[in-house]
Amino acid sequence: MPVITLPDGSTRQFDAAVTGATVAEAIGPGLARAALAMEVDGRLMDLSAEIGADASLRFITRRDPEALEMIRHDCAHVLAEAVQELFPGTQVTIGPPIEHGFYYDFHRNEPFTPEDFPAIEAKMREIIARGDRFVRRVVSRAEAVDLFVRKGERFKVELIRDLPGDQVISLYSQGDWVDLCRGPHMRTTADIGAAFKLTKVAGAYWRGKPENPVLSRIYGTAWRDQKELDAHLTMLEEAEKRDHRRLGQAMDLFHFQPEAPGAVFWHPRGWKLFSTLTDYMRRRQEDAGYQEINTPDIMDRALWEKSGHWDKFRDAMYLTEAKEERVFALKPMNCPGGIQVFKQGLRSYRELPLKFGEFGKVHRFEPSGALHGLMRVRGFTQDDAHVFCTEAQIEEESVKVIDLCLSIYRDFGFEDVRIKFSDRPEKRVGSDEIWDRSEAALKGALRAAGIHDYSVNKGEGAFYGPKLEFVLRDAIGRDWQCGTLQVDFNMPGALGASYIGEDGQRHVPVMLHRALFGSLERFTGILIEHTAGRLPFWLAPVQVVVATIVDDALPAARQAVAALRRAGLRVETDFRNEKINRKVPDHIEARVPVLAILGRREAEEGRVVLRRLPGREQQELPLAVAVAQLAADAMPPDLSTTPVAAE
RNA sequence: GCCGGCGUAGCACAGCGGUAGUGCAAUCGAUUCGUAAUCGAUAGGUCGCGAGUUCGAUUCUCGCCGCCGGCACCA
Repeated sequence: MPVITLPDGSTRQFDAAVTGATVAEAIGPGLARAALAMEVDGRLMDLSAEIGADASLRFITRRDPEALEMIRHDCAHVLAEAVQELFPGTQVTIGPPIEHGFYYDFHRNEPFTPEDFPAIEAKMREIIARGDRFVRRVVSRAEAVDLFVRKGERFKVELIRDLPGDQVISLYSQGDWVDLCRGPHMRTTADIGAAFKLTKVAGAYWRGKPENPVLSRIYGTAWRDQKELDAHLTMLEEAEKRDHRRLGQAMDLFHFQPEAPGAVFWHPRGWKLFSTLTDYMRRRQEDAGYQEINTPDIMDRALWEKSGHWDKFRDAMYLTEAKEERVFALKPMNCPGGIQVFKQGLRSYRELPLKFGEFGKVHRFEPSGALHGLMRVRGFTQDDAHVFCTEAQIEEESVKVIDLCLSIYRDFGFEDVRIKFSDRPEKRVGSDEIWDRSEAALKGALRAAGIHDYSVNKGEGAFYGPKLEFVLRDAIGRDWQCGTLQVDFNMPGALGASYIGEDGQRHVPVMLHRALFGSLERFTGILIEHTAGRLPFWLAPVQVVVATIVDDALPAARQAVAALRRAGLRVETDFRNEKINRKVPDHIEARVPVLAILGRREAEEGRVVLRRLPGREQQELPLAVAVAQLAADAMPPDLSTTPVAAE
């Protein structure tokens, strides 16, 4: 006699076990039409599942977030059926829903290409139009293995064999097509609708392991309706427009070339942006009690052996060659250098915590396939720092780092920051006892900083200690890892660092490694994409372009340029023999934030027209007023009394 | 590193077994024109690099390099 409790608190009683579909019908024909699946006591299930005992029940309709995931999952099944119909001999593997869509990995000698998409999509529409019911069947392990062995689906057989012993094994069929699947699914393929699109193909390793066979993955996107699909496609276009590689070229910030893969050639404007960022960071760190140092780029192999890098990091290290016996390596990290500075002279506990900052340029031999514009390079500059302290100071110093980091991100308009905690990796130095203490200390710091909402990445720590990672979410919802904070009980001792404690004895300091922007290169790329190239005024490489309407205004325009430059603004000119109608769009395109325009009238009156691009509004002001206003706007957020919010 | 795609003028792209074209930019000239692209002329390419096939290769084949999308790896 199941009693079903609905979300509004009402109940329905049934004489015998009932399916969700029956319950929906009992409630009303509208719901019966709209219900796609159900949640029974918090578990998502097929509508056709039977409820035999008292339960609370919620129906899933197209509007619920769960429906979107099911549309995508069902769509993956339909994709697989379509592919197997069109390309006999193709083996299926897995096809999960993912953010914005789904994929399915196939095994086939000949990989798929986007040219195959129209035929596959047409077949998918056909299957959806058929509206086959999704039918669930629970089978024994032997039965499942037998079925897929007969079908020649060796990947599915492997999956079944690896399922835990107590796992219920279910098959889902739509028409004649069967897949191993946990479910749940919607009622029929017709519930998927028409708002889907295959987007790309890619190779992917079976089960993500490079030693396994390469599968051909087809990605698709699927939505509730055409409007949502269109919005998503528009978002993709928007992301493409913001691509920092494209904007970097358009804005003349930097370039790459084949002789130096993964290494940036910074142009004057890009370097101005870069150095504006480092200037800002220098001020913030000085305020926070850091002292800046600089250490060698190339050091003897022996040092890297002692630090542990030679053992744990050599694959990513560049070695040098010279007419000398000794082997030198380009630094992949700044920490060993920082420790050498700490080691000079006898340190006292009274000096701790000692904070050394270094804008160190490190080189890492990244896999070629990982390179991606400024986001992933082989040579990059870290806003690195090493805090030498006692074990008792770890928590307080870590809290300071976290606070500084979040405060800095706010200055750039990043309010949405996630934190990840990564614990001991397999490849590591130091005893388990030391790792226990390091991890506990870092967790304590999180607690002390009032941060309870963080995710844990198992085994992702640095080889010398656990780490926190700070992840920014940009204007169009993408996540970027930037800052990091690592607690290190190992390296200072390995490199012989010590201080004299209160007791007159030598002690090994603990070291906090931290970077806030992380990689300056990457952070610059993130800023470009976050702002779509319209950088906040204080960061814009070219802040003002002075443009003339007629040549008669040239002398006044030159005076305006001089006055703006005297006020510390980055100014360029557009004295071309072009109409103002032409100059305006050119500078909008170049992402110049302010256009200062002088015609004959302004020249005569000592005034200037400011136009903040890409807007259409103009203000006409006396030159001195305009200069003062712009100079105030150009103040970096840490120096400005009224903080300038980033876009 | 792996799978697939791509590489033609400064940029965006077209083209094709008979040694290259369009638009924008550039240069020169005319125009001095008040807020989203003035007109005309000129110049610009060892078609990524190297081999091979061919009477002939930018075009076909192979190798290498780089880039793009994923995978794997990561700041």
